[in-house]
Amino acid sequence: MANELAPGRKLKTRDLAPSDLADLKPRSKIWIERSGEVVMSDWRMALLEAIARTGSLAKAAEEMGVPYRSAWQKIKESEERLGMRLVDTQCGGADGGSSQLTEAANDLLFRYRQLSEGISELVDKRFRESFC
Amino acid sequence: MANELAPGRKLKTRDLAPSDLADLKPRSKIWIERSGEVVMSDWRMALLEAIARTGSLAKAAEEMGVPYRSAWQKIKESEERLGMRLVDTQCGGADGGSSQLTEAANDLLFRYRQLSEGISELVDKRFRESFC
DNA sequence: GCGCGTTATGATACTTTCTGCATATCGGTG
DNA sequence: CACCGATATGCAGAAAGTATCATAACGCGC
Repeated sequence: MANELAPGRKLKTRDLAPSDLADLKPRSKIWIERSGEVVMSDWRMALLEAIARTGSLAKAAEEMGVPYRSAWQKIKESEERLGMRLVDTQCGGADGGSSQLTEAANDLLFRYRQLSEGISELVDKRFRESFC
Repeated sequence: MANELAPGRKLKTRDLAPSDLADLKPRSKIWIERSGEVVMSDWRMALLEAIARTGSLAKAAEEMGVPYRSAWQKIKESEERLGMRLVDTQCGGADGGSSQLTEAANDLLFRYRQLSEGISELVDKRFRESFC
């Protein structure tokens, strides 16, 4: 159980169990910044997609498992940082309101999907080559 | 300057300036986890390399621009999570003490470099293809 | 016009992480 | 043995990011 060290030196902290590098997992993340601030990421993409799918920011937030407040804030952040509208919102009305993506948002999503596609898989492959 | 919206609907917030998607920058990050906790990353790699280069955790921390406390903590974290020694430390002595990487750390660094090499460049390339 | 569901937004609390400071220990050297 | 410089570690406070709560506005239908 104890790790062997150079003779004559004793451990200051408890010995650590030797590991076979098992169950290590590679992780990767990409995003897009403007002036050092995030404007698009996998999470934000998922949120935008949920908005497109449900037609509602409130429903999208619930789908994503985050408070409406947070979802709204993230959208506003991206919009301000990009200097463009991503969501076209309708406040009030029969159903209370609705949200849909702007053309700019759809364009951005399309480009971002191209950018991010397969990156995670590549890292996984690299990991298998280097660590297995 | 103002974004055009569907006629008859007025903006709730100030109009946003249209953007040409200029000066967007792709960013990427990879790391390795065990049980959902970080054990290696670019930052940790740089720290380990600084330790190897300087032979001292204190000097490495200064080189990295972080307090000794933080550097030490990160090393301990990785060691505990991995279940192996990464740094072989000498406390006291003529020069006050020293630190050097274990074989396990060198092995891990070697593998991690292989894993991470060129990922950032690939993302840059992808970005140019998708956004330019 | 009242209710309902949604967008919009401020204020506050909470969580997690990082930083700063303080203190102890270690072990050669003068 | 006292000193020095480095490791080792606790703890309180700062800072950043997120969640919670509360409230207002909106606009259609009954």
